[in-house]
Amino acid sequence: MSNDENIYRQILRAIVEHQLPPGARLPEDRLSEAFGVSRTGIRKVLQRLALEHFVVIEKNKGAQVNRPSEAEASEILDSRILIEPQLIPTLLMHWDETQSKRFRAMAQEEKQAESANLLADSIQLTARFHYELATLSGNKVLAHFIEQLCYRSSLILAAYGTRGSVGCECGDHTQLLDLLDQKDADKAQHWMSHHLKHIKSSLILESKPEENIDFQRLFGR
Amino acid sequence: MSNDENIYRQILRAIVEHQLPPGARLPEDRLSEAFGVSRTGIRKVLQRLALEHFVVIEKNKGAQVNRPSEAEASEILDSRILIEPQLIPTLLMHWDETQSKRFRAMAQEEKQAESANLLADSIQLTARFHYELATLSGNKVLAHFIEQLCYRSSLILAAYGTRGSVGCECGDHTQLLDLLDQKDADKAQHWMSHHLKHIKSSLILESKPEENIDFQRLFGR
DNA sequence: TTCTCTAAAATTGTATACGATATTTTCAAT
DNA sequence: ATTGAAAATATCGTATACAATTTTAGAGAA
Repeated sequence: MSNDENIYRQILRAIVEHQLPPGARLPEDRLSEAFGVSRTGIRKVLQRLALEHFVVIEKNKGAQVNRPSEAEASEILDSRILIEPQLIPTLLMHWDETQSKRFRAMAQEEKQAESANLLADSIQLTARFHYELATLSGNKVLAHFIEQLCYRSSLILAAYGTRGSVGCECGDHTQLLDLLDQKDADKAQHWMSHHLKHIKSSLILESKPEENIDFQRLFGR
Repeated sequence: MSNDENIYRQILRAIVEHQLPPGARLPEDRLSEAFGVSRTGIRKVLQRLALEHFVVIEKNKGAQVNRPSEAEASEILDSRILIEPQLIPTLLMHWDETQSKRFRAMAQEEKQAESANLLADSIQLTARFHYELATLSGNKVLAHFIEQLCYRSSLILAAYGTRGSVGCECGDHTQLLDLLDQKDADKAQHWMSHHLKHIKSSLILESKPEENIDFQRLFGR
């Protein structure tokens, strides 16, 4: 793996795992020092992260971890609700015992990470479950998009998630695996849709009063 | 608009309009000379174009216009077939006479460009019709994804399109607008699905024998 | 203390330098 | 004429330099 790619993944991981919270600044000097490369390489990955909406770069002010707006959060979840259930029929064509075992192992890990309160692992595994499922559909273009949406969802949880609700409380992913084993496309689709809607509704999408205070409207004549 | 963004759009436009055909090399020196900026700025936009799959960057060999594989072409069209019809119900909620007129004007322009054999305009307008429609759904995240897929579709047409089939022969986009005016979601969805499938089936997805010849398999023991 | 203004430090944006790698050209030998 | 090797050229990857801008720190006045 190229060095750039390596740096990219490390920073992305830190953001997705909430080590770098929304709003955190990412000065190029410190990063270049930390990774032992010049600012050139750092700028390259920051620009990539900005394109992917994990950071925001403001001219002359550098990069900071993106704080997704409520609209963005809503749209990301809506996108997943629209696409992920639709992938299930195609995915089922590739579903066999090998896959079933693989995903059950993942779900198991997830459960353990959650009960051990390993937040970082829990976040990673939850996202991974979804996008590996998407990958199984065989459409790499869509799977990559879903992967991005899953990671952005992790960022959303950092901003709007209720404490401890990294995953979903409505049972767990093994329920979906049962339906897939039964090759019940309809029920599996319905479950996925419900699952994502549940996550969306669990977000606290309330205006954070601290930012974007419109003093003009508040106090202006 | 920032200067980088400007350069980005100009190069993207040249690629999408088939001014720069798949495989064309993009030497940083020439571009920096042409745009009057240093290689730094050029590299920035080339890296962005690479992330968006419009160009491919090979280590120490620079960038060239991407030649989408058959698999990639197929997946992009499949993604559009999956998503775009699904956007229609949401889109219809925002459909009114203003929009109808706007899109009819666009369809008209399209027809004119096509009959005048203005390939570049024709390509742009066809793509724009689709992603502006997606934008109307209100979901910017999805609309942006569709926009990218539309542009990549233009690149696909450059590689696999039958001569003169930039658009779709099955009538034209005004048919869809009629259905939208009637608020007939079902028929509009069906039309969109058919439209995209037609485009996909019109591609000549045959192995190009010139490249990737496996001499080992051919002649090796 | 609290505010404002100014100087210092930090940080970013862009160009350039230079070693490393790839490509092309040249030219001799078969 | 074709092949192959070697030099010359072109191109890329990375670090660095420097001007422009922002942020921070500090001194003085109310």
